[in-house]
Amino acid sequence: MSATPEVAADVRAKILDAAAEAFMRNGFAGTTIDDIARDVRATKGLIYYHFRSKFDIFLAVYGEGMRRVRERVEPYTAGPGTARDRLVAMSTAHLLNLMEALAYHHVVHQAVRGEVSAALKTRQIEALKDLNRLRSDYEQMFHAAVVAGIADGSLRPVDPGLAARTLLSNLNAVDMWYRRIDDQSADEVHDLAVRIVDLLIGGLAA
Amino acid sequence: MSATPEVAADVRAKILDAAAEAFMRNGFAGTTIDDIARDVRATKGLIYYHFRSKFDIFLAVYGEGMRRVRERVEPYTAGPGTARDRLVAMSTAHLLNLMEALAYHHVVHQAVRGEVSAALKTRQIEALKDLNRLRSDYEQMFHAAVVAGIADGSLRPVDPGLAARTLLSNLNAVDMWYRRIDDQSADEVHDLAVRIVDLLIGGLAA
DNA sequence: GATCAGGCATACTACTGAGTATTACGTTAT
DNA sequence: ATAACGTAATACTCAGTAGTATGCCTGATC
Repeated sequence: MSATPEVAADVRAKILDAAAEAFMRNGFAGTTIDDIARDVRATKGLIYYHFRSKFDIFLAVYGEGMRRVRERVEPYTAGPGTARDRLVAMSTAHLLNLMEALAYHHVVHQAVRGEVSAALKTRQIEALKDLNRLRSDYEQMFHAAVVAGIADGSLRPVDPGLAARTLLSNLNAVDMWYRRIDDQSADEVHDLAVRIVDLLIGGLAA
Repeated sequence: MSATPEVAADVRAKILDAAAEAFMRNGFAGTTIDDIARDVRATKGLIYYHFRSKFDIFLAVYGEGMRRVRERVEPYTAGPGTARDRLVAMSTAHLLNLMEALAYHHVVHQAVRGEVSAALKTRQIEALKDLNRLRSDYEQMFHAAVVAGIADGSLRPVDPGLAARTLLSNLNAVDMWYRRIDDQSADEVHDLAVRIVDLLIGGLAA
């Protein structure tokens, strides 16, 4: 066969997709390597050829999830309008990414919850720390936007730390109930995201 | 020893507490019976004397968690004032219960996520269904309050289904970052809950 | 057309952990 | 005393699973 690098990357991506789905459904401990292998219509041999361990797969999914959401949201951190406008745009982008890459989002969420209490090797601990730093930087973007919004008067003068944390965890909480519906158009998904963000930023009160 | 029923109930409660903590930290699949036994300074024998299986422990924790939050919130469903006032009181009570019974709340949350994909016996499936019905009824209380609030004009005219679901999952999302701090007084906890509810109901926008 | 290497499957090992069977201990009744 | 019972510890079984060792096939290269 002697596959080209593109083919190898494709196999890797397929494994990550299957792993993300499985981790979402059954959690890290509840997922077996054979589960993942079956989903890509292969066997353990394939998995261990491409990844050194189950946890390394988890790390790769986590990393890919962070990469995607960052890439999606970062452009809006320097957009036009008030800080509140930026925060709305960032939140909407975050939600759209959540809905489109639901499984990856779930895995990032699991990582944040620290649901992977295994015996880790030094190499893995370092990789996890790096990813958590990435995550922390990401949250910082929202924190900065909230601070700017309070400063420019477009947001209420609340505790910015509490507000940023609450906003982000509220956005993330959508993965608890949102499920992709096949006959749902991109516009409908976008509309849903906008309405959720409106509830979070605008509140429920009259 | 021949313990009195009270002592037996106490042992049961200790096991449930330890199980809730362990399930919170490591998830259902990531928790072993031996973990729970060690936490109550006993062995597997004690656990299997009081419970038939690991999943039955999970069900008992889930049930206890639902019982507590219901008991805490229900009084406010028929309180005075506008529907919005009632919703704020219910939400605050929900949060206070979350903070005080954090581990139980986490387990309820896991159950909602369906993180327990095991081979279940009929008896267990029925018990799980009953608890999920309880959960559904509970959510219905919030839905009804939102509908009433839109009707009496104390809430914005939004999609009540989306609003109720968003509100509840936002309240529940607090368990992602809230951690008990020992030198925190009851007043401080209450104040935090009030501020979070204010953010959710009142919104972030100026 | 023989050799070689990359890419994967198959067959194993070693271990963990849920559940069970048995034993031991303390308490109460006789 | 001792029998009978309730409560728990100890010592297993057995299924499942992460990880490894090895073998097989295919296409490229000479």
